[in-house]
Amino acid sequence: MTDLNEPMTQVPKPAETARRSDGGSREKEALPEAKLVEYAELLFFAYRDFTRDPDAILKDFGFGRAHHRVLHFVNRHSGLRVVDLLDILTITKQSLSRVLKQLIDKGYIVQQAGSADRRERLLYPTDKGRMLAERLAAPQLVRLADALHAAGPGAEVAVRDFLEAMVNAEDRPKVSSIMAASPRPLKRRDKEEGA
Amino acid sequence: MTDLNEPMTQVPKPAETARRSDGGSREKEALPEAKLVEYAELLFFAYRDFTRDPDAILKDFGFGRAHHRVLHFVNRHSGLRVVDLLDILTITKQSLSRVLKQLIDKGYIVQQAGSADRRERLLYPTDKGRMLAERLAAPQLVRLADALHAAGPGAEVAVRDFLEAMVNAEDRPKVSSIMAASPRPLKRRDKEEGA
DNA sequence: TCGTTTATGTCAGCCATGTTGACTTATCTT
DNA sequence: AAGATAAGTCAACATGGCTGACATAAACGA
Repeated sequence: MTDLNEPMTQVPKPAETARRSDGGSREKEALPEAKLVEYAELLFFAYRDFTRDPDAILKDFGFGRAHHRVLHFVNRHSGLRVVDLLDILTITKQSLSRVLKQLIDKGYIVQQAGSADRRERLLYPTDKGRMLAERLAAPQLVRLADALHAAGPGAEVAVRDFLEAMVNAEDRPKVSSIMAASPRPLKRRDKEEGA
Repeated sequence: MTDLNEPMTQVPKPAETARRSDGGSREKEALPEAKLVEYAELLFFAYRDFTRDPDAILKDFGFGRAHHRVLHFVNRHSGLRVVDLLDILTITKQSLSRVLKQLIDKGYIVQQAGSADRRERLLYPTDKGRMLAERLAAPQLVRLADALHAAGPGAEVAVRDFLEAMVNAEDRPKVSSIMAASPRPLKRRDKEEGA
């Protein structure tokens, strides 16, 4: 399987947008591979440091990065369902279960059965959960604000467009709808509750 | 410790640039917290998908993301030392050891004693290692090229400045020197080899 | 009403990859 | 010769992914 002994002549299928992978200066090609590699490395370093501050705080609470992710999305999009969270995090139910249970047991998140569909367990942060979420977010938001400021006036739009385009094309609508729905309940599919 | 029962009045220490954390409309403050949160989420989603393609390929080789990181930096900065790698990845020697040994045993990386300092084990990719590294990088580079293109003409500079500023200030010189030194040996401290 | 699907939860075990701590060997430096 | 440095190793442990198998409750469709 995937023998790797041919010298990479054919372009390995890209994400989904399938353009050329550089190597033959075709089209308007502005960025040489070497430049692109630098962006890849910068993204690695940026993300590495983006997670540092909250990771340190989490340790004081006996939590890990997985807890942060769950608490963040429950806090920013309270009322979401377990299945929404699974979809956002792209992990298995069992993996989520472990950290979610700990957050519930320790009083950072509460569940509430859905009113339209009582099978659903809508997730909400407690006051304690909200406070921890904000505390974890604070250094990240400062870092982002500083970085956007450092990148100049045009950066807000450019960085946003860039990050959005980095997401798998088929997931972009989902990501947009997640971000559009702030605090309140997440985009319910379509039952009888308003819409 | 870190009791969390006070309502977050004091600004939790930022990364290192220490500005205000929003909340009191001071200074030129352009970005409200809600906007910043969206950048945090977008960065999460972008990185999530950025690692997807190579992760899938790695599985075919019995490797994980940790192997990818090691192979990448050895390939792009061949001749680096183990300590350089530790510094880049910010993991322990023991964690690195495990994946590095596997990459060496399977013939993707070779070691060579340093000529100036024979204690050092300089790391180089084999042809096989180079091919795998390129194969793993390919979909990521396509994704980056597409995203930069989608973000418009000014995005290259803005995104680069943004990502650089996201890195811890004290690590920025190091990151720059890593990226400046492409293929050839990494910045040796200062022995008798030129400089 | 009954059967199926859906949303959630759970048990059990495995794997990848991070951690700490202790210690060895080879080599360079002073 | 002594001490510092680069690298490697052993052992134990924690986190957070994974698969597979199942259980329960509620909704839905025929």
